[in-house]
Amino acid sequence: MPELPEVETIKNDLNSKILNLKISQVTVSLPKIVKNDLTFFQNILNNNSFSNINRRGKLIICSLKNGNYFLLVHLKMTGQLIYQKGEEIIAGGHNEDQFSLSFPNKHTHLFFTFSDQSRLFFNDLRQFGYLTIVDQDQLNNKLKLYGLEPLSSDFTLKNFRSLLHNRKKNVKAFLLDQNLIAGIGNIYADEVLFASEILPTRSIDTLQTDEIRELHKNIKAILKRAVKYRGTTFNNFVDANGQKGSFLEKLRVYKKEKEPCSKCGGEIIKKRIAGRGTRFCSECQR
DNA sequence: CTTCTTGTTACTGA
DNA sequence: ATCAGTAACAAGAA
Repeated sequence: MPELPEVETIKNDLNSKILNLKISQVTVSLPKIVKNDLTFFQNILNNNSFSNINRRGKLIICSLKNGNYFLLVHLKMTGQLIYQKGEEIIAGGHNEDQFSLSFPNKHTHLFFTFSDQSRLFFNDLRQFGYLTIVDQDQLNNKLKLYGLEPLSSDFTLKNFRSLLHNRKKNVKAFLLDQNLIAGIGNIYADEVLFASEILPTRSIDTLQTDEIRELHKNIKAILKRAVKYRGTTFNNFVDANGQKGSFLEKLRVYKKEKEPCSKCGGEIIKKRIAGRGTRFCSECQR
């Protein structure tokens, strides 16, 4: 499940590898993942190149060099963007089970071929991800829907406090709401709440001043640390430098149900909260 | 066979 | 307006 740290890692890798490469071909084998008219999509991309790649929440935004257009890529739950140059594989997605060193494979729905013969593959087992080309206005409208960016300078304690003001939803649902705070998914929501010793069912309006401070601090710290470890979901993935995404080893509650809590030894509980499988320690989270 | 998995949107009803 | 709950999307694991 690519969340902010995983998408950030992919974005950084792609920025260092594919900028200004000329796109010589776009091969689409599953048209429904392209949310444009396919002819338009191909016409814009052919002979174009990516001038920059950015991220907002979990959305990847590729600026195109020719024409004022942007390629948006959302990986949803099982999407991957994998760049391959010769035998060298540079940027990956998650889910080792669909990961094979041979591309395209049965989950490859689209790929770009660049003029140096390197290729960028979009793979997606569940086919929920998408690619779409938008103009500046459409991009602006899309970006309006995203809330505070946790690793940006806007994510101050003051701004975080005003975001919480007059809200009543439970804190788990709050963390998952992309319109309020962008980029947190199920894994990091549970990890942040565990680190903050706050129960996921707590209503926002019951949070104490020190709990809000703790929440703010841990959102930043955990996401930052996960980016440093190249995310959680690349466990079998090895990049060009032989590095692994290894935040998986750092998880304290996600997928740890029935195991003892690493802080207090109590049992990690799993319950359905805000429509998601939610793990927490009923002893140290209050 | 059933149930669970999760990002996002859409929809219902309170 | 705000919030909770659920279905839908799809494929695979258990």
